Amino acid sequence: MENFKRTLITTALPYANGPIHIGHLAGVYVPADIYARYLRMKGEDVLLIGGSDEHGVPITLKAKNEGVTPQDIVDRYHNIIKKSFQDFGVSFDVYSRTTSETHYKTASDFFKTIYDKGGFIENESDQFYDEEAKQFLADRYITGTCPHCGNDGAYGDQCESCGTSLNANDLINPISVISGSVPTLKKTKHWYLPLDKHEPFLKKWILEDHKEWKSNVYGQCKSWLDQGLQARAVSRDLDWGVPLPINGADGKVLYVWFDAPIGYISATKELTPEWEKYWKDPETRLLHFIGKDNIVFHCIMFPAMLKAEGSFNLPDNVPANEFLNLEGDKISTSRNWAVWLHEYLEDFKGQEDSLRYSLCANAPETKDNDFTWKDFQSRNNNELVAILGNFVNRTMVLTQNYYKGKTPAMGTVVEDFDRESLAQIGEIVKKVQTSLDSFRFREAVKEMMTLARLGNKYLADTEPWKVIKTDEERVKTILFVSLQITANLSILMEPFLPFSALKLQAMLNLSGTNWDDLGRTDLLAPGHQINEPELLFAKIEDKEIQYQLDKLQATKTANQSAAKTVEPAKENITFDDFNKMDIRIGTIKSAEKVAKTKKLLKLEVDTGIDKRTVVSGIAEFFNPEDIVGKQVNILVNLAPRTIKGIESQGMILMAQNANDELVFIEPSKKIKPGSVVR
RNA sequence: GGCGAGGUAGCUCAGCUGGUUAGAGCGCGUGAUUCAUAAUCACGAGGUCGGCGGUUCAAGCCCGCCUCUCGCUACCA
Repeated sequence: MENFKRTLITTALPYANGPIHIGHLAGVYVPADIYARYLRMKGEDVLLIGGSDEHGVPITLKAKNEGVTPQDIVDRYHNIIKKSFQDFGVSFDVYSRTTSETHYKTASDFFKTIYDKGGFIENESDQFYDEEAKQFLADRYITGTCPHCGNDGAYGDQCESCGTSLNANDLINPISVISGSVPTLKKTKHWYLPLDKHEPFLKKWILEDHKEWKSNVYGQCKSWLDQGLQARAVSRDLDWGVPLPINGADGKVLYVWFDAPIGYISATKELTPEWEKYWKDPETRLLHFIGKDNIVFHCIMFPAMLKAEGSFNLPDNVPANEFLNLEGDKISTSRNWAVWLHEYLEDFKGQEDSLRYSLCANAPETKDNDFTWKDFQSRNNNELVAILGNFVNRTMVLTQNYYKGKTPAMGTVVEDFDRESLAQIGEIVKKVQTSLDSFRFREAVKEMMTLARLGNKYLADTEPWKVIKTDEERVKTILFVSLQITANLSILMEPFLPFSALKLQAMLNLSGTNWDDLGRTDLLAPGHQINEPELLFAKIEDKEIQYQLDKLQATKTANQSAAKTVEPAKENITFDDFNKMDIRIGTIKSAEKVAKTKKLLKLEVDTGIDKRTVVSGIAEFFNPEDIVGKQVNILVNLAPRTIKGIESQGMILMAQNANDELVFIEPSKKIKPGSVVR
């Protein structure tokens, strides 16, 4: 590793439209906190930066739905998030937010600097505009009929019924969410960051100079760079965000992807007047802890921004994690499929470390992982309680029983096994360090546990409870060694299990230790008085786990019944409207998959009128050979459209259920092709 | 379809630039033990390293094809 004088650690800014869940923790905050604590214990100069990301359209929408201001929304979640992080022991040096004054100033200045250097390009385009509300409409602010599934409540960026992502221009009968009026297209000007111009630099910087990055990170970057970068808009028409600090940009704010990472800088500024030292001195090491959804922003876009600005360091590493699933399903804020941190802290009071341990030991470092309550329970009961807590307790209790809590002096008889056991402490410490230095937290925490295992084995092999009957001197040595292992453990576990480490240190009457003390075999001097033992970890009972599982099951049931709700009926139409559609019974004569697509089948259909080609997006549900001969409903007078180079003449009518599964609508008995459906 | 990341014991994962009988933790079985929150310690069973082919004296590791999972992306009239 290069020699850096200090380290600046940033953690992905959680979006302030919901609380923190275990996915955030396992992917970002637990590893970042462990790393920060580790460096601090080594006496290094390190800052751990966090904050809430509070701009962007989803927040304005949520505010609108609830009839409150965006500021109300972000205040609510910022406070929940901040408190839960604090209670969970994430040791932020600062936890700020992107609605702070400092941030507005920092972000505008940042934009202005690049602007003045000519680092942006300007471009005009057509966007939907609400004449009544006199504002441009973000995609999320437009609803209409989904061109795919016909759902009336589709949003301009995505149809929540069929899940397709859309462009606002695709919507049929677009309507403004704000006023209910029909929006018009209007020209608007925006500024773009020409990522393509930074591409050569990024290619060299990542693909050649940072081959040591994690394979998932490196691969993702390579994928993006190989596809070629395009200019990306840094501004948008919205009244929630950091206003563009230039003339002629009224009603325009910084796009949230642009302002959010600058939040790291703003937060540092709020923390210390020496912030520039942490951001601009090349002897500072910059690290971004993020989840995999953020790789492109932190490896491509933010570095391009920093480079365009010109005076900042670029990240030295971006240890991104994959995703954590929950009981086999994707975690989802909107579907309430999550273990919320603030709820966990309520349900498992005083057991912060149990969750920290479980999430770290099962962190999604190389691939997506699954969190199950059963695994959580078994890690707590079989590892924290049975191995770590138990060893500590055994040592403490024996010391109390035999010596009233006074550390014995090492006896005169010292065996090789004692020396070997003590020597192994240092070996284990080294391994933990190596793992932490390379961001392998799962490996590190596992190695930390081997120190407790070593302790248990030492006791089992030396059997002081037997020896006490025959050789009291020998027992002094045994407990001396056990106590030194315990003391080392209390230091080694601190980055991972800070609450329990403090508790143990208090029990041992040990304070003022740091990482360099690890490996010492005289941490507790002979005669040193230790306190009455308490249990370090509590067992988690089956009923507590069952309670959590029931809670999740309730969510699942609620989601399913929500999915069952039927789409509301569309507006009335006249018989003439209906009559315009010419629906016939046709027979599929042949079917084949359209090359290079996942969903498309090319069908030859005998409509009775003629034989024609129809392209249909049903390949995920039917094999071509299985549907030949099937009678189908076909809309024959739909204007032809070319898809993937094939002219599609008509549309096969399908029924779609809430799971998006498609089924044919067949006549109940064979009928002549060309028969009219009405 | 393209790109990226994965597919190693029941579960969660290690396996460095290819080199002798493929490892760990949990779970399971047997034994030992009682200081300890029935915790601990030892031993053991269990793997065609996703599949097929190839390169090599030698492949979990390299190459080709296929397959499954996750993500990004194109396609859905």
